[in-house]
Amino acid sequence: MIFSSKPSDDGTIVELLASTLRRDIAFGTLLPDQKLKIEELRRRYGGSNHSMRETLRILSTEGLVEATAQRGFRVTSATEDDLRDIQLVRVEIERVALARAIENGDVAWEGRVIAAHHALRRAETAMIDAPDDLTALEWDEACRAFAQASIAACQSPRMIDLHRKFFDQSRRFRLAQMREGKLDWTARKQRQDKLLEAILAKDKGAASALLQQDIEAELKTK
Amino acid sequence: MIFSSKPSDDGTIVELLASTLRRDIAFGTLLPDQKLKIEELRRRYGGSNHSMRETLRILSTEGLVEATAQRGFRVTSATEDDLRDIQLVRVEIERVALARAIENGDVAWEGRVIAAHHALRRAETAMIDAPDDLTALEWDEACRAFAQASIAACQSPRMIDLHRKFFDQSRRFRLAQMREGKLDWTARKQRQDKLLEAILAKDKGAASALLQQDIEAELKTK
DNA sequence: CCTTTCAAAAATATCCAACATTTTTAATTT
DNA sequence: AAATTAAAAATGTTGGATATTTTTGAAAGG
Repeated sequence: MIFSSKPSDDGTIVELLASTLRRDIAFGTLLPDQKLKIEELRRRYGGSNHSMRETLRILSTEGLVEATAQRGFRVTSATEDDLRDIQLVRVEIERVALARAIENGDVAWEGRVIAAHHALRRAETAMIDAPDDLTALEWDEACRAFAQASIAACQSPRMIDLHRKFFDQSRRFRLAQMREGKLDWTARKQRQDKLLEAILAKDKGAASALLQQDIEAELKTK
Repeated sequence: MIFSSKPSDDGTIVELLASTLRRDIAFGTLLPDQKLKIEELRRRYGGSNHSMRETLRILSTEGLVEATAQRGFRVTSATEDDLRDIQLVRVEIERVALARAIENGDVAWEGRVIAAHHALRRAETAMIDAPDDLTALEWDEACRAFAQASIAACQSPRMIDLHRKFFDQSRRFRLAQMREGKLDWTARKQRQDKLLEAILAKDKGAASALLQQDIEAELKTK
């Protein structure tokens, strides 16, 4: 068949639970430092206690959840230091990956970047019109998709994987910013357009600088 | 008490199993692409099938094991592409982290780097004398400790964590190189000494270049 | 002899229930 | 009010059981 994603996607309950929990942590349904009792979660999200344990273990290696021996799990705290750290790592990873993608990317890749940019623009205008939760979810995903598309040609599966994991860690902060109305949509549009421009012009230096600006503005500390 | 590591270290069976499996994958006791049947592992390493599943799930998010839905687990394959990818990510992460460490590190940090370097030198001479498995284990760990010490002052817990994970992924390749007698111990000594020198001189450019050389020499493709 | 088909066997993913330990909570005593 | 102790809750682990899926291997057909 033509449309075949890799089989490890989410055929299993554990993968399903993991996605659900990732989303709920991102949205703040599960708050930072909140205790995650297996029984409670089990009743709320379904699955058995083993599936839930396995899920929490996965999320803990991803940095969304913290595991302490004999004391169970809790949502990773979200201090300013955490934010800065995530920001730092994201900037460094994406800079390297983007530079490599610009070097290696072909025309088809450029097409996918343009498409993702377009989708992101649509998602942002939708957010200005109706900033409800469902729209926010789609907007957030469009952000990820654009960033992912732009580095997709870096020819490093591990970098792409790292990007996904750290983007997941940054979701909470971005959504909080958005909810508090601290996002400047016009400035965002400008940055995104200029970034796309720099990528298509294969200007690694400019793209790198714009990327950093974008991440730091999106995850403002104050 | 004075000697208290963080509680999540290895109080639990799962953590213990995880370390054991990590080591056996690094040493090639468990070969690339080898099927990991829960029952078999359970008998070999102890623990219940649930603990073993949890362990394999953790290792799969760390990249040492691959999980495929409905088809179980297997040791991550170790192709040349994998090697190059791991090499690339390690170089980029350690470069950034080392540059930051040189900026932020104080005298106490310098002391720890010198100590780690000294321990590494001792471990390498021990390897030249008696390259048995136990010595190799300690040598490998001394390599990690030196790299870890040199970036420890980067003030980014996530970078340090990433370093550990990717070093774990590179272990198999380094140990294979060593076992095949492809390591040039005198060249290694020179590189390590010059790297230490550059770090203490706070010469970020030189340190970065030497670091890259070292990683690429250690994980030679051919 | 090779390929396909189909049933048996193995392996995986999940769940339920139980037990020993450890942590947390509450009550009691000093 | 602080410390001690007992009760309650939660965690980590294990065993066994079941549905589903994949793999295996043998029989049938070309």
